[in-house]
Formats: sequence, C-alpha cells, structure tokens
Amino acid sequence: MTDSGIGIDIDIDTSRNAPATLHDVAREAGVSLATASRTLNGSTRRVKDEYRKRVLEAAARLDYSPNLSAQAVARGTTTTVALLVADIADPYFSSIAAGVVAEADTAHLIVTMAATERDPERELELVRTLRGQRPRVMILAGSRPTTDPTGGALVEELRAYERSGGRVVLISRNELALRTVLVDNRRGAEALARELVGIGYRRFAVITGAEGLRTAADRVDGFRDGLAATGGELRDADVIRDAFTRDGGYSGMRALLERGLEGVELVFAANDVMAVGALSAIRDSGLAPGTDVAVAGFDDIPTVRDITPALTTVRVPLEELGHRALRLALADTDADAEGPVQTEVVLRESTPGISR
Amino acid sequence: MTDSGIGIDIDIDTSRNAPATLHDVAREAGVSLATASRTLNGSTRRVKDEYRKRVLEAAARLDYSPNLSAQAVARGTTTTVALLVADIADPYFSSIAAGVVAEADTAHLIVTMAATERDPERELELVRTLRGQRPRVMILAGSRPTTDPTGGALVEELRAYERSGGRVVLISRNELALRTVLVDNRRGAEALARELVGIGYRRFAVITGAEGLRTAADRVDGFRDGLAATGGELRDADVIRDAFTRDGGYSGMRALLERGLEGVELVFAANDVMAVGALSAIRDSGLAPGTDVAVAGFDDIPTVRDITPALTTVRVPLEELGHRALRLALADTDADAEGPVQTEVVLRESTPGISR
DNA sequence: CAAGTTGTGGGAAGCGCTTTCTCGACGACG
DNA sequence: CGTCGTCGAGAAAGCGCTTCCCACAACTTG
Repeated sequence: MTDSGIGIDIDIDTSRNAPATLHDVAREAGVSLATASRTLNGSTRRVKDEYRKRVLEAAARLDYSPNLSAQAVARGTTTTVALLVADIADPYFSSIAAGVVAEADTAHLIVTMAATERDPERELELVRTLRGQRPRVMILAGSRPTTDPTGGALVEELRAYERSGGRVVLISRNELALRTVLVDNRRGAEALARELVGIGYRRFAVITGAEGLRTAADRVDGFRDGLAATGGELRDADVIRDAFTRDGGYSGMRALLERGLEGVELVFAANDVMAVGALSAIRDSGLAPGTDVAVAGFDDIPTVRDITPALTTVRVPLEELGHRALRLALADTDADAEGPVQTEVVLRESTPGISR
Repeated sequence: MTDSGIGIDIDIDTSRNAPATLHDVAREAGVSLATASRTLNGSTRRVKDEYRKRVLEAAARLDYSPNLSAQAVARGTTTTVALLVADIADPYFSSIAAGVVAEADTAHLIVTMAATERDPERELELVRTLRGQRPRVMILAGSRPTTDPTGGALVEELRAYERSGGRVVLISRNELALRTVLVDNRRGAEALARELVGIGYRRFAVITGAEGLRTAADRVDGFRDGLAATGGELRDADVIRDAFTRDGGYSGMRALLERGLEGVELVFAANDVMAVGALSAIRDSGLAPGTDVAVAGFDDIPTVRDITPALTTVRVPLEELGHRALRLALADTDADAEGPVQTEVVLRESTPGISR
C-alpha cells in the first residue's frame, strides 16, 4: 500500500502502517465483516469451518489485533477495571495492586491505575476522570478521613457510576454504603493487644493517623479493647497522631521520645510503614528497639520480615485483598459472601516480651 | 425515563440509568451535536458564548462524562499508556510505576498496568493483548534474559506497534534497538567497588541473577572493573547465581555460607531486594551482617534505609526512571536527550569498613 | 410434496464520538 | 446597493466494531 509498487515485496503486512482492521481481514479472507467478527470473538453463532479457517489465516497474516476501544463502543461495555490507591510505591498498596492485577488477568480484564496521593479532592477528580473510561469495576483502596467535606460528593459520584451499571468495591473503608472488602482491623488489633499483655507488656503507647481515618481508628479502638480486657494500660496522652506514612511514624515516635517515654514499654503503630519509621526513630535516638522499647505494627507488609528487629505485627493478606475485591465486584451478590478478611497476630523479635 | 411518571421528580438526571451521552447534552442545550462536541473539548473552532454556556450548563446538569472509548475510536488515538513490569509488589517496580503514573497524570494520560511475572512468554502475550488498547505509549521495565528465544518475537511485535504509531520505551534493558531509559549500572557498580576497596575491603563475593540478564551482568561487570582497578579480589567461584528476587538473595547467600566464606569480607548483591535476602540469610546463620560479613546492594529502594544494618547501595532514582520513560516516549526525539541516568554510591552501616 | 425448521452468510443499522463540508447570516467595501 | 469574506451552526459522513434482521439453502415432517 505504502510502498512504491516496484520491487519485490513479500511480507505485505509489515510495510503497512495503520494496524489491520476487521474490514481488512474480511476482505483478505473474502468474507463479510459479520462473519469475520463472528469468527474472531466468541459469538454464539456458528461459522462454517471453511470460512472460519480462512478468517483465522487472514487475521494471522495481517497480524490483526482487535481495537478494544471500538469493541467497547460497539458492545457498550469495556473490559477495564480501574484501581485507585493512595500511593503506588507504598508496599501496602502495591501488594493490593498486585492482587488486583493478578485476578484481573485471570478474568481477562485490563487494569488501569491511578494514585490519589491521599488527597480527597484528587480522589474525587480521578473518579470523575476514570468514569470516562466506563470501567466495569472501580476499586478504591485506602481510607479517607470520614470528616472530609468532599466525601458526600464522592459517594454521589460512585452511586451515579453504579446506577450506570458499574461496580464499586472499597477495600478496608466501610464508611460508605457500598460493596466492601472488610478487614477485621478491630479484632486483629484486639488479639494483638491480648498477646502482648500475655507476654508481659503493661504500659503502651500508640502512634496512629489523623483523626477520622477509619482504618486507623478501628485498629486503635480494637487495641484499646484488648488492653481493657486484659489489664494493659494506654493513657490518652500516649496516643500520638501523625501522617499515616513511614515519615509520620518516624516523627510520631520522635515526639514521643522527646517528651520522654515515661514508662511506656511498647509502642503500637497503626500500620507497618509507621512502625518501620518508629523503629528508625528509636534507633536514631540511641535506643535499641525491641529491648529498650518494643514496637508492633499492623499489615505484615513483606519487608517487615527482613528488618531488625523483625516486626511483630498483625498479618493482613494484602494480595488476597486485591483478589477478593475484584472477585466481589464480579460476583452476582451484593454482599461479600466470604465475610470479613481474617487477620493473624505474628509475634517477632520487636516484642521479645517482659518477664515479670 | 425509568420512573413511573407519577410523583414529583426533581433531579431528573439521577433517575436515569445509562450515562448521559453527548447527544443528550446537545438536546438538553438545544444545540447540535457538533456544537456540543466543540464546546466540551478543546476544538480549534470557536463557539459563541451564548451556546457555549448553554452546553456547559447542560453537561453539568446531566453529569456528562465523555466516553473515552468513543473518543478514541473517533479520533483514532487514545490517551492511554501501557506499563509492563515484572512484579508490582517489588519495590523496584512499584517505585518506577509510581513515577510513570505521576508523570502520566500531568500529561492527562491514563496508565494501564500488567505484570509479566518474569515470564518472557507472558510478556509477549501481554504486549499482544495491550496492543489492542492502541495505547499511545508502551513502557517495559525489567530486563529479560538476552538468551530468551521469544526475544525476537517480542522485538517484532514492538516494531509493528511502533510502525502503527505507538511509542515504546524500555527501562534499563538496552538489548533491543528501541528507545531506552538507560541506567549507568556499570559505572555505578564500578564506583561502588572503588569506594569499598577504599574503606578497606579486599575479598569480595557477588550474588547475581541468571546468566543473560543484562542489568545484572552490567552491574557485575562494572563491579569487576572497579575491583580490577583498585586491587580488590573477586574469584569466579565466589560469583553466585540465583533468582533476581529477595528469595534468590537469601538462598544465594545461604549457599555461600554453607560452602564457607573462605575469607570473603563483603558480598555484593546485584540488587537491593537480593541484598535484603542475603542479610536475612546471614542473620539466620548466626552471623552479624555488617561486622562478620559486609553486604552491599544496588538500587536504593526505599526500605533499605530502615533495615539494620542500613544497606550500602548504589542509588538509582527509581521514580525518576518512570518519569523519564514517559517523557522520552512523548518527546519528539528518538534518543534520550537527558543521557543515561546517573547513580550515586551510598555508604551505610552494612559496610562499616575494615581498618588495615 | 408443501410447509415448516434449522443453520449460516451478509447487509446494514447503530454504538458515542469527531470533523469535514455546506450554508445562512452578517459586516465590510467599492 | 451588490458582492465578497468571514464567522459559526448544523448536517452528515465516518472511526472500527457488533448484532439485528433478512435471505437462502438444506433438512425435516406429516
């Protein structure tokens, strides 16, 4: 087509520029567009072997690859799932993302990803943008403050999206009345508290995220419950709030140290990245984490096995969260038939225990 | 439309089901489809303020969101960039992904992501699938073995994609003659070797990935160069090959320890996740990493600041890699005008030095 | 053997958009 | 006052597909 016409031109397809269309394939195979379409996608209609073969060969010869956008507009439905996370580089979210991507792959869906950077306004805007894609599913991970004023608009937007046939799944943020993969944060933290008291700790401090962060709040509440039941002590002044990130954990711990530990034996950070930051802060101040002051986290992100001291934490099956979110979205039922995701306390060296 | 017609129904739009189309907006605004289209996207044509206003209001009232698939098919071009990584949960790739997503955001592009799981066949298949999306850009991160038999098919596929107007960018895998964001692995490793010899180390071992992995090979070669220039010693028997992952690092180190260190003072792992695994292996065997045997890595993934001992490594600006990959794809030039990405040696406690 | 059934190919409408082209309205100019 | 330009709205032709519908042939039936 594009070559000058003179000269030997064997592989005609490689000299073309635009990708082959179904039209090209049909022409090449000497059949109608309809027949070509029916052969190259799982239509219910049968196509005689003779034709089918010709179409398949033509498609291979032209290196045909169906235009997904065109299919989407013709079919009125896409094969896309949109995933919103706070921060892709955060191991918590990247593990979840890995699960979503893996599950999507088995369902022959394509994942598009965006990062909210923990900014509620950005999140809202991203949801709006991504709606344009008409994804089959939208998965939102990472809780937003319940106090946020744009929360209503977000819900409204998600509802509108659902009304138009989309499926929304939230991961670990049940504040909205939408499909949710629930993590039993409360029970997990409670179990952790019990175990820690069991190995001898009595005086605790907590480093958590901003007020209104549901996940963080549940974990702290659960922890409190566990302590209350077993006689552990957590004073209000020993609950520190900071950013829900590694650096937040660092500076929260720093603040605690500067003020003076005042008998605190163990610091519970509401997630692992914060705990990791806290560990570094302890070390930087010349103390030995684990022995001088114990630390526990939540999530069991992959790296905490490898830090020293290895971190005591509550395991959340993060990749599984991603898998479940997508399965839930694709399921017929509204509710999560599998129930809340169970967690498991993992004691490691960062809480060696105290013998009394 | 769907409601029974009786009763007060104020916000008409929320009761609809299908998302509003441009057609709906045009009708609502009392203008033609063309005018609506021109107002709602940056066309070159002017639309009179009066009409413009009516369209904008109608769009807002109907909560109109343009169907990206339809736009793509009408315009013959999408706003998508496809990103292929080996493993999303790996901090190396998730950092790169974060960079790509951030850069895509500023360019108003949408990122779709897939994981090859380090399987060359899968990679090829994913490229084929993703071509159907007609992405503007495809970014492939994570090197594949140069020895892989499907390599030719991959290149052919990518070439075909480029011929049809797409842009391909590879990250740190220059084996193919395609646009590439190059990391100066060789120079980085060389500088690392020099510094390590400078602080007293003489006998080295290396844990690296499978033969044929370009990135790994460059790092090892550079390391060798640096040693050769400064009198460090690396025996062939002390080069261990294993998987290019955390667990590969662990088992590689394990193998080295079981065989006996035989005077090796420092182990260089070809990437940080391997180094982290090696550190754990050392610890698990009862030795003290850093003091009994030093360890160095490569990449400077975020977590290595927080492990103990903090890991000596070569910093690669991972997020920046993602940014540059997309910028390069979108640039007019073929070559990377910014030159190879520079690295920087970061000495930390895992290599305290040896005084002689 | 006429009158249904089935099975399968192809024509054409249509999905939601963009963009070319047509054409009327209006102002400037000689 | 007639003629040209220019501006800008709208009709309509696509973009690459899917799918409804019709046509026709080959079979069944009673």
